[in-house]
Amino acid sequence: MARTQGSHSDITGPRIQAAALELFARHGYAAVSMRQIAAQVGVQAGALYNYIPDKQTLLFRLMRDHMETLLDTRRTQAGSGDPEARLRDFVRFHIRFHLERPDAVFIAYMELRNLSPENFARIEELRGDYERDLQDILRDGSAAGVFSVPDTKLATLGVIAMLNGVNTWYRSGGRLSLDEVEAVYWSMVRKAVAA
Amino acid sequence: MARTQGSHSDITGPRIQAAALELFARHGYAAVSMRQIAAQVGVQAGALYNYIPDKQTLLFRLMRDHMETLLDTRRTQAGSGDPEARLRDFVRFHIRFHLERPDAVFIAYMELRNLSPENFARIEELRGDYERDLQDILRDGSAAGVFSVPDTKLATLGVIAMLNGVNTWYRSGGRLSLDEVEAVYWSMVRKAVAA
DNA sequence: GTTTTATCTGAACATATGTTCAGATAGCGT
DNA sequence: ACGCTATCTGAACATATGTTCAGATAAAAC
Repeated sequence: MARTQGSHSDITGPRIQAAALELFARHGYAAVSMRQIAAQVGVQAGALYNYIPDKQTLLFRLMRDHMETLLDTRRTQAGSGDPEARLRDFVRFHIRFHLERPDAVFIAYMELRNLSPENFARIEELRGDYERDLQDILRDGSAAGVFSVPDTKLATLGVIAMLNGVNTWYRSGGRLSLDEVEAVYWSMVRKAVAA
Repeated sequence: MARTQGSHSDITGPRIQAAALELFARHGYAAVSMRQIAAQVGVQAGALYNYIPDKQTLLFRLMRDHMETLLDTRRTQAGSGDPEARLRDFVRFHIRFHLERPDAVFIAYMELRNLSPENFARIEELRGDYERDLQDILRDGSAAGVFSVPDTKLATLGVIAMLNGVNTWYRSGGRLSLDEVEAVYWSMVRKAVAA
């Protein structure tokens, strides 16, 4: 038997990525076997290798796609205006974007050590692009005198770390709505960098 | 052959924990085999089972010991005074304590998903104790009017997330000294919760 | 000096791993 | 109607996994 009914590359490819995303996020890259991924897709393990060269590349593509989606989406939404408005937009964008895809976010910063050195470097480069975006805002705001941060780089990392924390506890339908969460964090960030 | 020279329970026990700590932090719990741990200790894999019932318990003990050390150390250093002084002490304590043991910190929040449900619940309880410490400070400060946070619980999580970020980039001998890092983060935290 | 005991080895167990590949088949183009 | 090719199966490969345990030996107890 082979090529069961309804098998199509266009369908199986994305389903493999989706299954891997969910399983890697839940159990971790090293703890998930190719057979588990295949089972979730409804296929034998060997079939996966029509779509990916190996497990490592599967992980890398998930992370790369996530980072590129992050950068692309940000680019289309990045507004202009004074530094404070830009910072507020960044905070709101970051929270919303990350809460919409918790699995990809989780993987993108939990599985870095499972990347090969070359793949790690490529992901870190994309991450640097994103951080630079925020750092520019803080730099411009500091230059204009509306922000006062002791160290632009550390403030960047501090703000992002704080915002990333949302993903660890937020559950939709919980005590706070998404708008409220955004407001709370924006309040803290605004004050933290205020002049 | 068996019981090679100098073998002692008092020595091997801690060495197993130390080896597991380093290897789990570097490669992840699931990616590290018992044979790798044994090799780092200089012993055969079977010998590990004189000290631990299984791999899962080894992970749990590392995390439990870390959390208990955290709570115990904090208790001996927790000062009194006005809320702002207590918050400053907390920030300084948190940064210093966590930077001193990056491996244990890394494991304690990266390997939660590899704990059995019962073990997970026990670690989360200890984590809750620690967070409550900070939350009490913020609550007292808010009540006294020296702090103004939109939500005490979220501020707690936000501050801790921000502080935890230090471990991802700080390297001793880097651009900033430990004292400088503490000052920078204290500045941001102080302003973020200021009235 | 002899017995006891704590500690470790080395081999074994059953099962799981990532990956490959010859062969099978369903749907496409003709 | 028919061949072609993309897609999948099922079995196999070599190796790795956590854990157990009988037996060996060094140190401790007497």
